[in-house]
Amino acid sequence: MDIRTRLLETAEQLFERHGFAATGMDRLTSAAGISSRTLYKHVGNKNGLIAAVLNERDRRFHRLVEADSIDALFAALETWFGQAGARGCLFLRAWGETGGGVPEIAEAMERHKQRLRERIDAIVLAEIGRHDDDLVEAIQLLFEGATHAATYRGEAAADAARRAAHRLAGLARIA
Amino acid sequence: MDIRTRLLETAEQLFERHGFAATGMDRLTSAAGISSRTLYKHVGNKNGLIAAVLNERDRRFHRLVEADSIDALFAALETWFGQAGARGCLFLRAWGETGGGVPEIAEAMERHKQRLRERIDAIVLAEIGRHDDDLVEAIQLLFEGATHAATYRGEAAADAARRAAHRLAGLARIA
DNA sequence: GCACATGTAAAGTGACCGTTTTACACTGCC
DNA sequence: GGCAGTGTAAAACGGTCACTTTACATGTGC
Repeated sequence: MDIRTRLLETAEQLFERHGFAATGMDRLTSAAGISSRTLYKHVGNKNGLIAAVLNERDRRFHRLVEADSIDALFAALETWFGQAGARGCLFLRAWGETGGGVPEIAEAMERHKQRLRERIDAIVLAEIGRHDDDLVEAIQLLFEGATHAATYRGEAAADAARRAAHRLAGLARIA
Repeated sequence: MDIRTRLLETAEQLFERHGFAATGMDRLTSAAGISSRTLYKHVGNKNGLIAAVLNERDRRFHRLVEADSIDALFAALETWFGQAGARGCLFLRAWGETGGGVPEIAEAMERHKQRLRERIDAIVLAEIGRHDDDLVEAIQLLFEGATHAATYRGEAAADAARRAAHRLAGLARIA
């Protein structure tokens, strides 16, 4: 496996499981089996590593969530929980741990949320045949809520969100 | 002001703004104007301090959210954003930063979420005249979603969640 | 055959971490 | 008068932090 890929995958797992600040660079290099010199050549510094991990995660997330229906969207979320665990949104966690003061991290989060919104917009168009900002926003809130509620309620949160989204889409359809 | 109160308020602000790991005990004692010896006599250690901050926040939160209607619930959330800022759920953030491995913190989070659910259950009973677990869960998801979406969408997230909750309650009323 | 890029191992940088210790001052109560 | 309780300031504890440096091993391309 490519060194950079191995580094980013290892880092993502450790960040996800233990948090960003609590994951030291030494633990990371020994877990990934690379030297610290190599790590710094690849990502510059710790914030660069965090941003790289987030951007890679964003790519993977949006490859999974290429859904074109509400059902598929929340099924993808449930799949995601199974693969990556349910410990809240890693973008929000990174933003929070760094106090929101690291531009590259803040930008990664904004981009991720914006892309999610666009995906949901496309789904709403497919489901009810027109744009509906209120419905898009509601579904994004349910998605966000499920992401976080899953930490204490388990994967079932995705299904509850799916059902609520369906009810709202039904209302929008006849409005 | 009472020393313990001053300590917890200062700690809550710093934790909220910079994260838990990034807030050192030295910065905390000097910000609160107390000695580190006094701090450790009061809360034992850093995890004890975090748990104390969370439990105090839970009390304050539930004093604010004594709403008995959907409107009042989300109005309270908007008030909360104005008072405490919108940086995501501090309970989830603490749980995530500590890897979920600190019992006193995990318990504080569970208790907080359970109490929120009970509050929403009472609101649903008042709004539609009977218990409805699906509606309770949906509203909690919207509440959770607004809490986190507010970090990148601003306080308006609370209003969007309020409107979606109303639509769902309307459906449940005629079902 | 030699420069060059890319990797390793390992020690070292100063700063900061959470926590404890030492020594001292002020209060209120029996 | 004396003692317990509660606070302070300041230094010290060993450990870990992010990051750099030094020295050396590769394979690849011209």
